[in-house]
Amino acid sequence: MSRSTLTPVSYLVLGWLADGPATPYDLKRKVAHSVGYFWSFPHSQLYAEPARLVELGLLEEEQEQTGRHRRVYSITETGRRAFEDWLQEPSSEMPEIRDIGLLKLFFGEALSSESVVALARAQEQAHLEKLSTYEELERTIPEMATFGRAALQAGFAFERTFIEFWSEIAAHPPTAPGNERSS
Amino acid sequence: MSRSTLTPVSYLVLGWLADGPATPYDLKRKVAHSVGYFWSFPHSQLYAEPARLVELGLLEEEQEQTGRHRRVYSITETGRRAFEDWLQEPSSEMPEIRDIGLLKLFFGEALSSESVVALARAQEQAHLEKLSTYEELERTIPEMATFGRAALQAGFAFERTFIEFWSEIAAHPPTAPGNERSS
DNA sequence: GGGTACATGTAATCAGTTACATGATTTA
DNA sequence: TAAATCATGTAACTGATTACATGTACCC
Repeated sequence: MSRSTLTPVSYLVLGWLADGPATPYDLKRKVAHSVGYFWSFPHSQLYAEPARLVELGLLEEEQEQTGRHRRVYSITETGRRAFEDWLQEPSSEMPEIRDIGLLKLFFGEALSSESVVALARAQEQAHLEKLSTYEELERTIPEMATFGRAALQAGFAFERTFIEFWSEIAAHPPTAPGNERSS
Repeated sequence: MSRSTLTPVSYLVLGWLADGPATPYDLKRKVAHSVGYFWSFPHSQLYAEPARLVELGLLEEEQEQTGRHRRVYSITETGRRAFEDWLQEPSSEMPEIRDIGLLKLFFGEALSSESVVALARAQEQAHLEKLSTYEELERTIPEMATFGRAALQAGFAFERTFIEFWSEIAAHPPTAPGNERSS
């Protein structure tokens, strides 16, 4: 029964195709300016995944007869139901943090205060930039769908939280016992 | 040159072994009560990964001669240097959010307000529970290392942010145009 | 008409997960 | 001593990434 497991990317593809047929490249563009910001993956997956979904009967594939002979995918009724069932079910699955910076901080016992501060500043900076990206997004895509906008708010909150966290670390770096500088 | 890429899990293993030799099972236990909370993976990886690191010369493997003949891994000088180099470099890599709940919210156009609220409540609940876990952790492991404690603060901040986000969504669910209830 | 950027795709590899499986210890 | 639980490990699979590769359109 291994063929029956749909991953988040499966639903992501189904979700976009629920709005109408598209080629992998269409999907790539749509994703790039939306969910791609908080759930990214290489475009090759947008070629592989629809193929899998066709085998499961959730999508239909059609070759363009003209020009580039691109593959156009559309959702089947089965696919639409699978998507809606998934969407409907209030999931309790939790995201994991999986943050390289935090991992380094966790092992920071061995680091000098300066290094910890450098790490914190680098992270703060990166989060600031991501926050700018989100703000830019909000400004430049005024027609963004209501729900896209809602998800974007989570992005704001997320980045702001980490900016504050790292800024606090930079201001007061934790000190390993035996590693203190004479203050 | 594919064998030369170290993943976060590689560094995680190196980081623990930098403190002294351990078996995969030791690692499993250590991880379970620390980084595992924000970066989890099945224990099988803690058998596979050290083997890979041995091939790279970053670890050494020794079989116990007595009892269970378990494999004991210790870090080599090369390994220690690789770990410290990684640790030292202030990384700007950013975590991704990759949140199933947000993904559903993003596609929520098609949902009724009730369903959106149900989703938000489920997510809020899950984050509340995770927050409790963290608080419990802090209470029950008073000897936690300074840096573990610091990373834990990020966990608190993260959970609180999402609790607030979802609670806000539950209170004021976004409404798709054409989907409003007559209020 | 040559370069450059965008568009479109495939093949190979691998990290990570799932599933299975058995050995040792404790407890009832 | 049976059962349950903890400890320890392996094999197979596959989703996801990396790397490669070529086509088309536009611009100078």
